[in-house]
Amino acid sequence: MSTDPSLPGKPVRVTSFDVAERAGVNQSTVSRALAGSPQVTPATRERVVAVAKELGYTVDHRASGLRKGRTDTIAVVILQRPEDKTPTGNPFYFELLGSICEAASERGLETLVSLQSENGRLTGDYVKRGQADGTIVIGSARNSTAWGFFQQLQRSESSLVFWGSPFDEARWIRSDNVAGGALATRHLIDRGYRRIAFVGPLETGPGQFAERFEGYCDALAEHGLEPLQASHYPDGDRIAQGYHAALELLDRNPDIDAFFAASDRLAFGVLERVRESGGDVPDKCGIVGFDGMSAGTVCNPPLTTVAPDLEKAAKALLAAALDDDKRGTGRVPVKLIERASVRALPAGKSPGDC
Amino acid sequence: MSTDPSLPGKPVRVTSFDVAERAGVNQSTVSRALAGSPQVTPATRERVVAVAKELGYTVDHRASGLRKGRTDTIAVVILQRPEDKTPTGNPFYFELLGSICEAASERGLETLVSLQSENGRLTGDYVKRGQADGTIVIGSARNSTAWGFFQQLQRSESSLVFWGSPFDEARWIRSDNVAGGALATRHLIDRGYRRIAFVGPLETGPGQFAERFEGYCDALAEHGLEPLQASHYPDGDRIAQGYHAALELLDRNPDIDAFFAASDRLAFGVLERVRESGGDVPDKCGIVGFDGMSAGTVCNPPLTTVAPDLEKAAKALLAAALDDDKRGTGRVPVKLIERASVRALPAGKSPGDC
DNA sequence: CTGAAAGCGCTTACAG
DNA sequence: CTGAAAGCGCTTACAG
Repeated sequence: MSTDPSLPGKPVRVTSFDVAERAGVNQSTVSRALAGSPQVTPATRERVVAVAKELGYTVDHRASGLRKGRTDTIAVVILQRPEDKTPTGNPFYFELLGSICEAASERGLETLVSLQSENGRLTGDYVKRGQADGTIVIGSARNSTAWGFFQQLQRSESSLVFWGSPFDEARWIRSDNVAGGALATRHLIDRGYRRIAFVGPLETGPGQFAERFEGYCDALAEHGLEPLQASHYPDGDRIAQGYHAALELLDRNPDIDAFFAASDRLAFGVLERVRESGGDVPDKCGIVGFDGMSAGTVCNPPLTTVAPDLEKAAKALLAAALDDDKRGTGRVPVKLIERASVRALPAGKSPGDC
Repeated sequence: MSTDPSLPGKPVRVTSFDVAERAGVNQSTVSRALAGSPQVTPATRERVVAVAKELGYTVDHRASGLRKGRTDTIAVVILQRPEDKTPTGNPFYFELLGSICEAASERGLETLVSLQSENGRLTGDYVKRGQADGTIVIGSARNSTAWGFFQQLQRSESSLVFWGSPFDEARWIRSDNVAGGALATRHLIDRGYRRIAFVGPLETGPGQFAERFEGYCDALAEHGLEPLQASHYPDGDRIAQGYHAALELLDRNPDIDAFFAASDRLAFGVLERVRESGGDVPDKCGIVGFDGMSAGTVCNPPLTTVAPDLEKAAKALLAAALDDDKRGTGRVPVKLIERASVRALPAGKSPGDC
């Protein structure tokens, strides 16, 4: 009984009935007062609030959610490669997650997080299960089974939104990848680099890397320059892939003087290889990454990179997931973060004149 | 009515009653069958399961939780400094969060994540609100207001566990910091470094840094060496603090040949300063960090560091939060991750003989 | 403005 | 082994 809180064992739950009794009002009045309903007298509200505080009462989220038909929480599933152990998974997604939590909190929502990798254990029906009002799916483009699963699920489960999905149906939010690729490439061209290679496996088909590559090609074409790519990427993580791509590219094209890597982690691998082969970054060789990862501040030299606006990304994802946004697809603007892996603008030049 | 799913507007929720009707059994039988109760015939169970699948039925988590008096979710609050914007917050906590999510998932629990920094908006009563069965608090030791809040809250709200709390009351899990500090320091001594400085502000009083410092002093004492610390740390992030500490220390003690930094981010700052002043890492100057952050693999040279076992940390935190573990406090073992910021063992030497 | 009552969708004694 | 019923703790029409 909630009338004897001194009972040993499990703590007794204080309910709105307890508050009602103590405040001398009906339970429904307690509910209204605490919900801030305008149809309750300030005087009663104050009394109820005081008693609630005294008793340490808080509305039970399950009960109110059940009754209201809402959950006031957003689910975020982060896809990982089965072979990635968590701490080594891509930190970029945790940075995005952070922004989502913040945006959710600002809208008065809680955030439920699910890390998923194993194919037998994929789930996305948080809405149906009454655990969330919408679901955001982000994460590694490399877990194609998982993406297939969610592509399928998306047909029956609405209020599912994707960040960087490798398919165009469904609702999604993405970086403005084409603009970002062009931005990075023009930045290199402006600084006098001419033989600029692209690093990023494209065989996954349409996707973010392909879009970044497109922007890269566009910018090169503007200046009559030729694209240049690696022919092969090993398995393994992005850093290893970047390393090997740079190895191969430099081997076959010793005249390369810059790299645009489709992600920061690829860029870290490129940087490692360039340094190893005695290349001088940024003077003889420029490098630009993509993602704006905070780890880019600690490498040597710090990595110049293209970063999506995570705050806007988070807001757009929430809006799409909660069905505010009818269209449900959108591009997030990117900006260039200048660090030190690209040399300064030649004296007397301004961006754009080459 | 759930009898007309073709109605436009909000999607109709399929309930256990719908399944029951279709399967020709009572609603309670549906519940039992889906819960895997042994007291339901295999034949009925199969029928129920089939119908549930056909109708796309899933148990409503709010309703079952309300009835069962559980939530099957764990809340994780991540404390940040008010001045830290999310993406720059300490990535270590996201790595720990990842491990917690994984451990939770293995126990069949969902994970609710809350990023908190502003003093007016601190909350930790997820259990009381029926949103979680336990709460784990991790995050920046520097938000002292927040820690004060939770120290207070912990007295009324049980099932609150802390990672690295700056106070000893309450339940907590921590790295074995003293052992870790000694481990790092002995590693440097074994490799021939003799003038080893400690980097890490201690003025926050008892806490993880102080424990690491203790281990550092222990190891030095074993070899008759003198401790050495910076006298002052600026405001700003850990990287800046590490940078300025190294600056001051090197200025006043040009003979320093190694640094043990109480966190990886401090170490990044130290590394930056040493490099800038022309120091040769690792040959003339060794550096060891603490945390095992993945960013340590991309700095140059990659950072040797002491890492807590995150998997064990996550499991211990869960156990303590869910009240399995009566004691509620514990130390997580640490290990040394050798990378390249410390030189190799002198020829003919083995660890321990100096 | 407040109260009495129904009902959100389950689980679990209680019967049989 | 299955069914009928109560009840978890709320919110919200419905009366007054």
